[in-house]
Amino acid sequence: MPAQITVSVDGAERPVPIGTTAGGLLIDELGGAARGAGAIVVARVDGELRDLAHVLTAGAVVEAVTIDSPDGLAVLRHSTAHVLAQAVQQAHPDARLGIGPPVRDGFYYDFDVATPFTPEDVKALEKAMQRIVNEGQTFVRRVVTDDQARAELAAEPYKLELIGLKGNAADAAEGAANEVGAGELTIYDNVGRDGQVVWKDLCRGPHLPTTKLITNGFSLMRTAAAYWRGSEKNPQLQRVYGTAWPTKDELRAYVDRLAEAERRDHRKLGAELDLFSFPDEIGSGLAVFHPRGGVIRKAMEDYSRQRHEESGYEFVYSPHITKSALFETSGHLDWYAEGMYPPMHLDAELDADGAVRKPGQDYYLKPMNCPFHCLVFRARGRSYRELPLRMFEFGSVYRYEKSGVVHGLTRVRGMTQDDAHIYVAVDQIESELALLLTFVLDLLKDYGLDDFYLELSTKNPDKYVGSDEVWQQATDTLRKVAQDSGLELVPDPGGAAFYGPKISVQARDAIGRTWQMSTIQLDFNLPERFGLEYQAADGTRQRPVMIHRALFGSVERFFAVLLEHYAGAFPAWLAPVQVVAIPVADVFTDHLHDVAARLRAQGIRVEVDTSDDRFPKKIRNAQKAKVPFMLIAGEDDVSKGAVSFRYRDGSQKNAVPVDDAITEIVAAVRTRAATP
RNA sequence: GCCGGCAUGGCGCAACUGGUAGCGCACCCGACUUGUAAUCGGGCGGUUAGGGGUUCAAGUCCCCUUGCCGGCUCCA
Repeated sequence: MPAQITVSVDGAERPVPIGTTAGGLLIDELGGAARGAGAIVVARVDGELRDLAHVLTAGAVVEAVTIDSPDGLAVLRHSTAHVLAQAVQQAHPDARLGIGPPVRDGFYYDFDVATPFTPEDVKALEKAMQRIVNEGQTFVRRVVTDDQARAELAAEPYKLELIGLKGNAADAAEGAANEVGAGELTIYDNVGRDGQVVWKDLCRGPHLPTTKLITNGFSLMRTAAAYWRGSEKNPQLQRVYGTAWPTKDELRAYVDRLAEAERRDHRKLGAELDLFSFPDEIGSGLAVFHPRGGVIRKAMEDYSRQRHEESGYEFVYSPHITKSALFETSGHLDWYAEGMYPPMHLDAELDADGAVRKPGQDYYLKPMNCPFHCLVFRARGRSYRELPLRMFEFGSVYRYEKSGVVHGLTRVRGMTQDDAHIYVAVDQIESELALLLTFVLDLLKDYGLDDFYLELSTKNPDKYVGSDEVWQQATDTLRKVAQDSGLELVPDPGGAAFYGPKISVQARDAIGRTWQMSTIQLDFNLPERFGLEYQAADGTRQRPVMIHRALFGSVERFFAVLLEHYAGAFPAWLAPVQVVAIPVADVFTDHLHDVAARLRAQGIRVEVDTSDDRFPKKIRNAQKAKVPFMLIAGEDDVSKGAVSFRYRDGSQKNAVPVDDAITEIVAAVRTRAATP
């Protein structure tokens, strides 16, 4: 009888023979699934993820990890990345390996190859991967010494570099921790059915027991270049992105989700619904809003102004350009110059010999509004009685974003921030922040976003200004305010800008994507640089703290987020055309003109479709334009002084008295109802 | 900024290995008027992003510029 040890599964102690593996226990003994939806792919042993082949030691606490759990999916994707790498090296023996970690919804693997992969290459790689999967290769872990690893991987320069970085893998590159952990080095061998090692990779693991578990739920998605270890100073490798799921059905569902995101793409909807465009003549990242987009934007801005007014903000205005002196004072030219449009040099005068008689001035387009607001603060002496002093501006700013990052309305070179700067005394920070966070969340909810979490960015100990005490107090205050909101709070240690900590509000949209929306940022630096002061109750001069706060981020970006969130079907209060009135035949148009006039008198945006199109075509047009209300009138309606609704979802309500119809529409707009 | 791909009338697309631009929608004109997602007919519209080159001949091949797309880096 073999010697026994005791291990613990699901909180229960259990004797097992020495040499029992995690898989032997969980699958063979306890009958866990080896295949299919709930397949056990690895085990968590004493809190660490281990291969199923891991041999248990006495006292081990063992837990099954199934393929459909977050950890299980990551293992599946990581193993699939290995299969990809094997396929690449089969087809391109000179390809050198970078790193290949799992990422959200999938994985990637970086390769150094002479020529980038073509779409045909990718197709061929997918086929080759399927062959490897079907072959049922096993993943076998093997501990090696540094020297052994160097010998075996002599042909893999990137892997050798990672071996040298062992223990600092987290610093080495995003994902590199998958190759080398802090402890011992391991190599994973892929073993074919004949027992021969067909491929191997330096890897920390764990992995699936066999490639069979990958089934056919994977797909290669795209290729792109990526810098080795994420630095633009390093060579570029070819990155292949893929996705992997426990089943083909889940893969299909994922592909459908991507298609849904594509249908909602604000760049596509913006063109289809005639909202905005980016004429080449203007330049990259510079948008024009068309009338329909303009109406939406105006409705967004009007409501924002109204709410700011109600909440004690004062409205200021500042110019788009300024002499360089302002940005010298603010420090922007020291640490942000490369993000700014280059200066216009004006007013220089030369004498007849070409020598400078008058030196001239550099003018810059503004990348930020805050320095201007500081000048407003400084325009006269300030009293503690004025604080908190809340300045608001829809301020247009220009930033020279790198050409490769410009993206639709979400990353532009010219944008309008709904920017506010609030000047407070130190002892007002907490109450003002609490007020502010409530204000921000309430307003976002009014626009239809209601699923939030917060991120708290705290001091980077290597780079900051201001005293430790004020940082500590401000950070504690931000944290307290965030916690009091009851929302999930995600820490972002070291993520703060040098001049102060911040909270950012992340919002999830209708299909679960998260967007960074508002930021609330404390600033100890600018008040200092501008020498801002107020006179306190005791007669002393004190320095205010400044709070930066953009709620939409930028109007353009928020517009894009809402457009995608609603898939173009804006709630009635934001819809560019709120009502389209459609006569069944020409003789009924007068009736609809009367109704339209009454709606218009209530501020409703209404059109009567008097075009030559036939009735069903008019319905189709209004439907495609995502108009919330269609009002239809035929003989039945006119004779009763009524009108019929067709809503955006296709439902109908017939023969509604005109007064009732008007009341319903006006109410939906006034209350900013989410539907229709 | 870097790597790769792309660029044909307002939009979506077509034009074999280079042989001299075509379709649908939209738009304009006309006819028709029919109760819930496409009535019929006619017409306008492109020096194929811009510039340069190869060739007897370039939308198709080469170079540069601009813009777009996907990543990388960046997002104070």
